[in-house]
Order: sequence, then C-alpha cells, then structure tokens
Amino acid sequence: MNISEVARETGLPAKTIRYYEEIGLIKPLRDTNGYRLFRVSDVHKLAFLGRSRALGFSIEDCRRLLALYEDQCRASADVKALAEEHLAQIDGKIAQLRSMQATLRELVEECAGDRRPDCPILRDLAKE
Amino acid sequence: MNISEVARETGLPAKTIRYYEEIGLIKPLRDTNGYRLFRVSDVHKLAFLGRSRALGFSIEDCRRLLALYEDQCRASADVKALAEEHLAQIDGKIAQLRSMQATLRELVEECAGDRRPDCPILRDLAKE
DNA sequence: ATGGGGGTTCCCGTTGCTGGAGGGTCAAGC
DNA sequence: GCTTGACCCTCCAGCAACGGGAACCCCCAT
Repeated sequence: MNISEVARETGLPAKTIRYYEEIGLIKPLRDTNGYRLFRVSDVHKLAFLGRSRALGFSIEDCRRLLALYEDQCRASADVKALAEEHLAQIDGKIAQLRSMQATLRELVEECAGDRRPDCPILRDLAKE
Repeated sequence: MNISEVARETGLPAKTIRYYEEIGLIKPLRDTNGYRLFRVSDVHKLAFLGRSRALGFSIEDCRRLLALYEDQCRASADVKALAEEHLAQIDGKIAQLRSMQATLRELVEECAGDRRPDCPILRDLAKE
C-alpha cells in the first residue's frame, strides 16, 4: 500500500503519516523506488494513533499507548493511569475555559453593541 | 520604570514584555544606556494585554482590542463582535473537550486497572 | 516525447512564548 | 580602583504537531 491509499483509509493526511514515521511511531518498509510501503499492521497502528489523537492524547502519550498496545504483558492499570491523567488535564482545561466563558458572556451581555464608544468589555480589560 | 519593576506590577514575565515590544504591541522609550524605559501608559497597556490574554484572546485579537481601546471614536459594536466571535470559539472548544471527556470517562470506568492485560481502553482505540 | 498524477526530501512558518549564551551596566563594599 | 552580584541587553534555539511549498524523481498513457 502506498501513502495516499493509507491516507484515505485512515483519514490521516499524508503529511501527518510521514511525520509519524519521522518521529518513530511507525516504520513502514520501502519499495525499490524509494516509495513507502505500508503493511496492514502499519495501517492498523496509524488508525490507532488517529483515534488516540482524536481523544486528545499528546504524541508522547500516543507513543506510550502504542507500546502498551503492542505489549501483550501490559497491565491494564498502566493504561488506565495514563487515561486518568489525561482526563484530569481535560477537566482542568474545561474548567479554565468555562471560567473565561462565564466572564466573557457577562461582559458581552452588558455591552450595548452600538455606535457609541462606551463599552463595558474594554472598561473591564482596563480596570484598576 | 525598568522592566523588572513593570514585570512585578503587571505580573507578566520580562521575557513576555520584551516579546510584546518586539511584535509592536508596546513601544517603551529607551534610556541612554539602552535599557527600556516604561511610561505609566505602557504599564497600563501591558496590564490590559495581560487581562485580555487571560480571557483567552489571541495576540492578534489583543492587538485589535488595544487599538479599539485607544480609539476614542470606536463603536462598542466592534468590541462586542470581537468578543462574541471569541466566545463562540471557546464554546466550540468546550464542546470538543466535553466529548473527549465523556468518551474517556466511560472507557476509564470500564477498565479494571489491575495487572491483567485485557483493557477496554486499548480495545476501543484499536477497534475495527 | 510529453503530460499528468503519483511519490520523495528539505526547509520555513505557525502560536506565544521560554531558556540560554554571551556580553554591557550599575551600585555597593573593600 | 576593583570586584562582585544583580541587573539589563540582543540574538538564537526550541517547544507541539503538523501544513505549505519548492525542487526533484517515477510511472503510465497517449
């Protein structure tokens, strides 16, 4: 399988697939002409990576997840720990965004949004 | 005022202040020895930037907000539009994070987290 | 032979800084 | 006058996770 076919199957851009090879996440074979040659297992790994990334795991986390996936002797506790840590970070980010959202919503509601220069949003940003 | 004093007052790292000058957000004076010399208005702008950034506005948005702030003839509608657009992006990000959070929470709950290799998290990431 | 649609590498740009190297400046103490 | 330490300066590299584009190779059909 060549790269564009793999891209179609996994939904990942070819650029991303090349990048994943560059950083050692996959190691496709090479054809005599220099083209990458993907095995089914490579495609499988790429799909795994795509789903891990879609859940917001960092590349380094994905690397660890992939290693655990390939290790038949893994302990599910290790996977769970990784996922829980990531979940905690997501929780934190959501909290932060919600705080911004709340503040902004208030300010936007207070703002007349007309031609006059007076604006509670700017006033808040400039306060003190 | 020199940079470390401004850093203390605004809560921004000196590096960040230099960076903001580099990209043209502020234009402090220079002392004869080459040191930056900050006016009260510079400090004020930096505080404004700090609060805008804390609300999640991008640097370019901050630049626009600052321009609106300085423009006595601005229309509050312009500020409101900017804020609403940003708010919409925050809403989108929260939605995305919540979807990740929901999926991850489910998977984490299903996972035994013991020494056995069987793991629903990995199974989900590898599915199909 | 030529054209079009693959593939390849390499390098720069993104966002918003942060860290560090290498060097000038200033105020205090001896 | 000299040193020491705490400032300040500029410039360069790097982070995450790619994306865009140049310059070039390869293969197949007409």
